Amino acid sequence: MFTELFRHIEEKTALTEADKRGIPNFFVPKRLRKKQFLLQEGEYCRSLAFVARGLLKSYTLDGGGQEHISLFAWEGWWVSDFKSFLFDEKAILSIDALEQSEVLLIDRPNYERLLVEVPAMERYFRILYQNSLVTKDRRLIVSNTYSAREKYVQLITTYPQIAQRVPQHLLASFLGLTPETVSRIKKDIREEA
Amino acid sequence: MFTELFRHIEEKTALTEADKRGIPNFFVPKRLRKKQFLLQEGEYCRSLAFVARGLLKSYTLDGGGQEHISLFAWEGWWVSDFKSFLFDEKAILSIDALEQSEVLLIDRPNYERLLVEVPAMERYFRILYQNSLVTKDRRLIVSNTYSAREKYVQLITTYPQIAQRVPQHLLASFLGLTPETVSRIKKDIREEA
DNA sequence: CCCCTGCATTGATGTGGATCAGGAAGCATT
DNA sequence: AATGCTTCCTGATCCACATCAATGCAGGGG
Repeated sequence: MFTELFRHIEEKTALTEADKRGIPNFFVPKRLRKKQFLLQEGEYCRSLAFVARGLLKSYTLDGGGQEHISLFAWEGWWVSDFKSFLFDEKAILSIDALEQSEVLLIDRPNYERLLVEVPAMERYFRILYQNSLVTKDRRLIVSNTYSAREKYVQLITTYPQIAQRVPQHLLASFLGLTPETVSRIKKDIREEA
Repeated sequence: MFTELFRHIEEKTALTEADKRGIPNFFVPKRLRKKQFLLQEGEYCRSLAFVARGLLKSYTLDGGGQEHISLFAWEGWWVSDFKSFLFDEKAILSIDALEQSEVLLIDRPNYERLLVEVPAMERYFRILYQNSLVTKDRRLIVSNTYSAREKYVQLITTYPQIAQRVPQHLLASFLGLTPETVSRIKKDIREEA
């Protein structure tokens, strides 16, 4: 279960053998079956989750109970309600599994200890967050300058695999569009070719 | 010039006197007058900028030459085209000063050296980025679930000072709305009271 | 003092994408 | 084979916000 995590860390910074022996002690593995919740809106988010296998979605519910997906997390991604985790607030996000999944959980005390006791992890998270900021910045720009069609095209060219793993109406939700709109966009593209 | 930076760092993590003597050597101060560019689209972004005094805006230009503001940066904020800075790509953002400003610049080699030589700074940036992610996440949710009016209200309640410092059509751009729409929203709110 | 440029306001009109409604195909459960 | 659930498609209508256009006003430079 930790090989995926180590691979992910070592893409960013070096780990000693001692690091590798120590790190697993900070985490708790967990299996999730399809549709099982990792977090529900209103709870307190007690841990960060690293996805070792599978696929989860993270989303808010609006007034009418409609899902608005903010993230798909598959192998190599972290998920949580970050604000709830860091500041002990109630979560506004729900997270559940789209496929049977395996995650590694780290709670707040272990997270803080890990950062202090293993400097490589402080560095890893700095780089991880740094890169995440780059992609969030891009997503924000896309979200308020692109048309519905441009958003859709941008998504499937950036993550070509995603359409195979995620049903279309969930892609629509992620893009802030309705399923009808995405269906029509696909049709238009089809008919042009 | 560095007192603002130290204040900002020490909100997040402790600095020794040795740290404080060392840190200024990694930065170059720069003054900007109103409308002066810190970065133009198409250039390579060579440094991160910490705003010690003043106010800058960071924006993209769309096909029709229209500005889409992605960030206002005032005292205590960092600005850059992060993707360009980190990955040596051409910048898609332009950054210029809305008020006469003073910034502290750190280039890539100094940034990397600083992170390694001053562990407190590795920690500072990890926490800075961690917090930025929380606010970007929130902005993304707002951006594709809120109505124009909700976006406006959310902005001025979160940053009440902003309407005093930033002209209204730039707020509109930041929110992804037209100036006309913002004007009408203000009118509606006025008339309700 | 006047003209120019930039900003805010207001009204009229247009439109991208939402909403509402219906239906068909695939798949799992019984 | 029947039942229901999920996913996707298509058409008709609607609406929030953009676009287009005109006006007023403030500040700044000659």
